Amino acid sequence: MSDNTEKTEKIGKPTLPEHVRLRFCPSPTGIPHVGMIHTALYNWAEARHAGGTLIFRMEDTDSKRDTQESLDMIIEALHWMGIDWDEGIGKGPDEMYFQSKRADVYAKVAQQLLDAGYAYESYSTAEEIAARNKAAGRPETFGYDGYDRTLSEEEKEKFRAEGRKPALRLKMPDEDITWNDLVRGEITFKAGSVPDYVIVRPNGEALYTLTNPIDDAITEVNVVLRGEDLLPSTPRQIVLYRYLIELGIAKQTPLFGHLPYVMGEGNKKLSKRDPQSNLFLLRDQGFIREGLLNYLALLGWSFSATEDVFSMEQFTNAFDVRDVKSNPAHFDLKKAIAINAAHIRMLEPEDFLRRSVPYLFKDGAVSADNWDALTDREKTILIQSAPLVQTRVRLLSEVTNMVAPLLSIDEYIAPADDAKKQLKDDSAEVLDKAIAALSTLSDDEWKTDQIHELLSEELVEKAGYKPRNAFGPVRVAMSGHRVSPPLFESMEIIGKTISMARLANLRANL
RNA sequence: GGCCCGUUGGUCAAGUGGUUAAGACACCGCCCUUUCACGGCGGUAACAUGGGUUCAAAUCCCGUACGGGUCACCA
Repeated sequence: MSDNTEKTEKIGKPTLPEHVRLRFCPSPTGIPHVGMIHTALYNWAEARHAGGTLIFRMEDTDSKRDTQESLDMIIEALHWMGIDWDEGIGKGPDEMYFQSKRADVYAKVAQQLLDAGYAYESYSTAEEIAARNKAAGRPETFGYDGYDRTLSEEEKEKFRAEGRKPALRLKMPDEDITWNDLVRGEITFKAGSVPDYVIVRPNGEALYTLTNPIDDAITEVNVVLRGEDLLPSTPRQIVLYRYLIELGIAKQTPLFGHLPYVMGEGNKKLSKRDPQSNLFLLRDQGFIREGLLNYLALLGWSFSATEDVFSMEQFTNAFDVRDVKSNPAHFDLKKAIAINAAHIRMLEPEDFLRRSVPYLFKDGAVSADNWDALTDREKTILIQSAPLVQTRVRLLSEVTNMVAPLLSIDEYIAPADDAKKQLKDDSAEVLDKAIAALSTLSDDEWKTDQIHELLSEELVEKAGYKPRNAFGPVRVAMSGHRVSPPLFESMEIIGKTISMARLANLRANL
């Protein structure tokens, strides 16, 4: 919850409404993208911060590109990220929140706009517009020239007689359009810089330019947070809002905030080409929602001057869209991973294990994809090893390498390439001495401290090896790797029988 | 090209006229340590540029350069 003092403090930025109503309204065209989630996240955070309302709606007006599969994935992505909504899909009639089911609503408003003279019929084809621009010496990218604005009834009739159907264009006034952007401050588009634009196709289909403001108006959205790419369409929507207010359809023009892009490699917006753009790919790599959400929040906003690891609750408490920076931010996988690692460390060990199991299962290290279905032996070993691995992994996908040697009952683990360097000329001798010493321990004595004590005494003190050379080969025998969880703890977990077998087999394979 | 947005270390970023210009990630070094991490300590590294305004500018104004977006009967 916020208070009013805070709301009015931001210099040069608008005051937020008492009860904010925001929306997240993607088009179901493709896989959930990090840029899209970034926008959803800020909308959600602003709504939660202010105790407002978040609406989730689908802008599926492009039947050629929209897919059910994409819709399902977007919903799954939001669920996974922990982004919830108060009104919208699943919380009300589909006819309210799927634009594809609202053609009648848009048609009615379009007719009202036309009747009121705010919109007009446009018969010009793209070719004709381009030809006129060329003839007048205007650049081809000039855009629509307003030609049909002054068409007489006779001229329109002539076009209709040719079998043409008109698109509907909205009339832009000849004046500067200014608004106070929630993230960028005051922005002005000069008169004449925005052409009349199409709101309804000749076939009667309403376009985004019409459907988006209408739905926002009907659901009384008062804060619009969206990508910077939509900034040039804002003056058009502001004008449309004026008309909608005149017609009694909208109560007010919402506040706009244009969020910075998330950039990929180079100076390009994060695109589908960038592997980091795919939310599910990041999840497969072992990002946990807290970590990814934390990192994404940091792209364009800062939690505090000195802290950048925070919980979701801290995030929504602190977030204010008016603090968002207006310049784009690059997605830095290294920092994202570092933030994720911090969140993994903060997990309760049991939670950490439960979340790791699907990754372990995928890698073939455990017998089931969920904690409850694991064998007792697997559970026991994982519980013992959790504290050892939690500080050593940054992504859940890294857990396998850490715990697989502990879970495995293999009596020999072949040294990986990185481990071969640990094996020196004297390694055979070291292993012989280790085996001799360890064989004196009973099953009951096979404990971390006693293994440590015995090996230190026999290998380091009596035999005179440097710790590095003494324990290196033992580690390789246990794990097959140069890097592993702490050695003596690992040996206890692996148990005497298998530990001894691994030592002997590595010795035999030298 | 028109319009619009942006520019503090490699990256994210604090900074709202007076600071030795924070912090984080990455990188380097040291400590801790059986390895690797974790943790701790330290280091390298930045206000795009030119003019103004001002006693004083990263901060305000104007220009320039560079980057980006947009100019669809996509969203």
